[in-house]
Amino acid sequence: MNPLPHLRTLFEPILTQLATNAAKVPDYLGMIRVSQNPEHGDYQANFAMPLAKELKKKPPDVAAEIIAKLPENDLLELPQVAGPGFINLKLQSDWLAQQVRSMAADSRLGITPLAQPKKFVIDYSSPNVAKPLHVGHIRSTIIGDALTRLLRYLGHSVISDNHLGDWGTQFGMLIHGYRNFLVQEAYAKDPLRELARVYVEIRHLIAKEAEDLAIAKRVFPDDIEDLQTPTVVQCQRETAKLHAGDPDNVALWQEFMPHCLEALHQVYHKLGILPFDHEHGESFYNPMLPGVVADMLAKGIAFESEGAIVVPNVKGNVPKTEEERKKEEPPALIRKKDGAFTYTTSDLATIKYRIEAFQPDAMVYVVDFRQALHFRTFFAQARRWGCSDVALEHVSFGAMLSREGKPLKTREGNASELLPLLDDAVELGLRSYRESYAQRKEFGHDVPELSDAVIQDIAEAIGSGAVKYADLSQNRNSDYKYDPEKMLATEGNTATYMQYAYARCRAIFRKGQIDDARFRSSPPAVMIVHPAERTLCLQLLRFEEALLSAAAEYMPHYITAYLWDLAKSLSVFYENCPVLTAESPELKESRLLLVDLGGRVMKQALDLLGIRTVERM
RNA sequence: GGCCCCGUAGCUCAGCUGGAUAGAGCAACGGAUUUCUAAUCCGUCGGUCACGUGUUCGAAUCACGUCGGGGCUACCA
Repeated sequence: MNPLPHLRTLFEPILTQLATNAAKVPDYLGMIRVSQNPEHGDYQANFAMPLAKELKKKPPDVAAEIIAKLPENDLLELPQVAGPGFINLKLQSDWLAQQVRSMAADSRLGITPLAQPKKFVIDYSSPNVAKPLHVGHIRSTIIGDALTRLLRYLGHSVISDNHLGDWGTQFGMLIHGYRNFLVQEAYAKDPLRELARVYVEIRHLIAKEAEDLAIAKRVFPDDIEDLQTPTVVQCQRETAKLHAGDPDNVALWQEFMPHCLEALHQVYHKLGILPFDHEHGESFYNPMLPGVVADMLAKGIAFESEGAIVVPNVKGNVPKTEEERKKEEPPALIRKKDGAFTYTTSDLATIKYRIEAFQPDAMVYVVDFRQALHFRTFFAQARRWGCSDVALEHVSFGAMLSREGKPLKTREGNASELLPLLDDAVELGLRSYRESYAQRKEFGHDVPELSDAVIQDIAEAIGSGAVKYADLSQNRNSDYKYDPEKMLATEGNTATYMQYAYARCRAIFRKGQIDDARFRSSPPAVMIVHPAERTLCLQLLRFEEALLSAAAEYMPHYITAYLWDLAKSLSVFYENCPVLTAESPELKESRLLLVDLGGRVMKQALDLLGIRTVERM
């Protein structure tokens, strides 16, 4: 149903016949692409120009020759040569109509089953527990969630793993706080809330101490634990005891963990994130770390240097002198000279565990671009260690910046916490709904009276959808300028626009009291009589193309770009093509099919992004 | 110092494995509605694609250099 493979199949024999170098044919076939300008057809083939060079002919002549060799087919109108040798391709409307009809009958919406499904392990979100989630955590979480949904929908097997930071200094803080600042009654009543309060109190205390040291202003709020204030020192002592296996501290850690996880899961739930298959954090891998170091030493991959155990860099070197360190990439430390292990050790233990436990084809890490160098060296070390049969991917994403373009961590206060943002978003969803309701009411439109529960549901779908879409619609490699106004927008290229387009699809069926089932079980013929219908059909058939490219490059914004085009096509269609009052019963049936299918594709595509739809809004 | 990323309309961003006149949204301005949901649609305005040189039929896209911003650079993750 995706037109592109059909087009390639049509041209492949001709190109194979003409090209002197058969190896270039796949490249040429890749030069068939969607036209940027609809005046240039639905697709355009750009291979005549390089092919002409290869054949030492004029591009327009080669283009004409290719067209002349095209076999009889019901796919294309007669192609046109334009400009320096472009071949403009326009699909026959009858072909489009037939394909859309078969797509409607397909429960998978035209997505062809995979010849070779793969098994992925995706590592995303991975926050430090016992700290409130920051807006900076949202990108990994949302992108990873979308990729998990997408790959699964295409037919791959995906194991999602949340590599929690559950063994760090924040537990020293909680333990110290528990011993000194806990209100027992409050803890008994609501441990989660009391622990959060204690955590905040400790941070405030440290911040105050740091201020007394007259350095607070120059330090990021995230890093206040790094200052050697009296409280920090005490917290570090508790952390060290925990790591050393102190029974009291370990017992407290075990007591706290469920509450920390519960807090985390509450936010995930609010965000609408799929449950993780695993949440194996640092503590899970901790017992394996000595073995990792011993094994790497035994295999000669790692060795001692300046008291630490290191693994050479990508080039196989361990820079020693000042000169070398300036020029060369650093080695990775897997054991510090004080005997403690590092994140690299933990990452190596993780990769080994995942290979043994899951035997994946690919392991994907959805992590900040700042760790690019770490992943490059870590992947190289894993390979040397024998992890060779698995594809390793660092799906990186840009920094979260303030509105002024500064790194977000310089922001102060609680403004950048995730939970308040989500609450704001839902509140905004509610306000938007009420405004829209009032306007329609005032205009004299027949507006349904919905229950508070339904309205609340709409507000939540709009709110969390807006926040996610704002992030997912941007190329993940770009830095993201954090702007609540942008995240809460409900006009233009936003989740709300998509949800609205979907709700309108459903409104037609509701208004006409029509059952949609027959448009899926035995779809009627599709008639293309208006350009808006043609555009919509073409857009529907491009669904698979959008998903495949999004998956191939781990780029969710390809899906939002598709959604935006589809939703616009639907809007223009609504504008120009009356459905329930269509001129003939056949046309009405055809349009109902388009509306139903359009809604289904919208809903499915949004679902792949983790964005909900509602039947009315 | 070395390496990596970025610089596109007033703002936020697409486009970057080279392709036709560089596209959206927001903002500004002007229109459309007794609606199958106006959270919409149509139109206008707006660009030396940071700058320079090169590669070629063709460069926002590739190469080199300059300027500006950010990041990483063995004992934090």
